[in-house]
Amino acid sequence: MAQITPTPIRLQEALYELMWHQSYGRVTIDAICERAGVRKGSFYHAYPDKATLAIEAFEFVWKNEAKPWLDDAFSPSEAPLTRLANWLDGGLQKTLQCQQEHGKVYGCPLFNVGSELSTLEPTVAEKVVEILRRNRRYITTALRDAQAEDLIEIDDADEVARDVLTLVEGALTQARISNSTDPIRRLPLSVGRLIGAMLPELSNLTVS
Amino acid sequence: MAQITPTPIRLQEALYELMWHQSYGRVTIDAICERAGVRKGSFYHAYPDKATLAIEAFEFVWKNEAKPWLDDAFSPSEAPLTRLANWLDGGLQKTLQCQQEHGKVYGCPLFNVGSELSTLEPTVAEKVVEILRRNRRYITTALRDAQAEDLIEIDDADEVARDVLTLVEGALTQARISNSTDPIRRLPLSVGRLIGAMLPELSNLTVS
DNA sequence: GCTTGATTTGACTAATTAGTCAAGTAGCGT
DNA sequence: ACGCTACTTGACTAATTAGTCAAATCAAGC
Repeated sequence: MAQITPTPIRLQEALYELMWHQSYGRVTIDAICERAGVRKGSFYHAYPDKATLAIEAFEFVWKNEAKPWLDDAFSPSEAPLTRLANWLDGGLQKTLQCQQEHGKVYGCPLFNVGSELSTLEPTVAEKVVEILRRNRRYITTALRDAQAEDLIEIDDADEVARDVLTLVEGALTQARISNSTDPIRRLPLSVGRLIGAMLPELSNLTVS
Repeated sequence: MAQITPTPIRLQEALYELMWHQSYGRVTIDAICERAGVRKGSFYHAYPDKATLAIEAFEFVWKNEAKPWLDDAFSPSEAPLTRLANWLDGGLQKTLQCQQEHGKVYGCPLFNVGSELSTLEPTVAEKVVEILRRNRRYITTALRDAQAEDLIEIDDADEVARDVLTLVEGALTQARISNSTDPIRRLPLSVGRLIGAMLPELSNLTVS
């Protein structure tokens, strides 16, 4: 059987998807293996436990999905506030697509799993904190630029970036809990209110 | 053995505390029973399953803790923005006390458990949504009053109230994940920024 | 083709867990 | 004191689950 993807990667993808759609605690080693198409012995050959796998899974998804996406959405080639609008709209589009596919709004795995595990698996929680911090940097940079271009009036860009991220993550969690995209749809207005500026409308040239 | 508190209540309190401090999924029926000082047979006599107990537990805590506290913090006898400041400060105080006692910041059980269970136990998630809605009403009312007294300038008080609650819940979750009170400490400023007004400082007449 | 090391497999154990149930006990009205 | 009901108990089963391991298989260099 020629496995195209190496076992560790398959396990990472399996756990990531499962814990995002369900919860970290609910996912058994057996379930991970089944989804990855791998026997349990292989799991324990690759990883000592679920937490270690989870940490690598988060890092893997960051590198291969989140970062490229954020690099694009927050590209300095765009106006600062447009970057924020890009980001929020991209998140909404991903959510809508996921909803159409699975009939469910899943929110942000970082926040879901992070809050579930903060008291139980500190190492995983720490990784979540780290990746959230990486996310914040994009926002901070955009806000600094907006500030420099007199598009917004704020004291400390990084502090406001924290608030923006908190609001967005909070909305994603609300969306998950209520299984509705409404909290996400409202984000451009809400974030605009928070930073004291209207985010630009995006011209809907959705090249598919 | 004269049980002062009836068994169902003991079970509710046990599950509430355990799932708040750990997670819903991690808490076993045995653990609930042990904490409640009750045998497993009694559990199943009182409740058909953990989810049903969780729903009653949330309702119990709402009625006996959350509601009285909110009624006080949001008392119309205070100025609208003072109510918000009361609420945020009260939350911080509770968190600090809890931190001192347990060495851990636990955030808001509604959000934690809600996001954990939205895909797994819809009935529990629905109860969470319901109680979050009750919370929002307090904010909406305060914002309407603030609007009427020209303290803030907003379009739709209920919409902004959503944002405020989202921001606060997001901050509580951040606090839990990072095991830090910082996100909560910053809330008065952040909420102020969101509604476009400075929240009043509270005179620290901490009675008791 | 052979050897060596890495990986995979499936069958295994031990522990945990949800849920059941008949027998016992406490409380309450009469 | 009696009997009825509601509750409690502890011992039980069946199922799930994490984790182990020797044997089998694969892959790569020589």
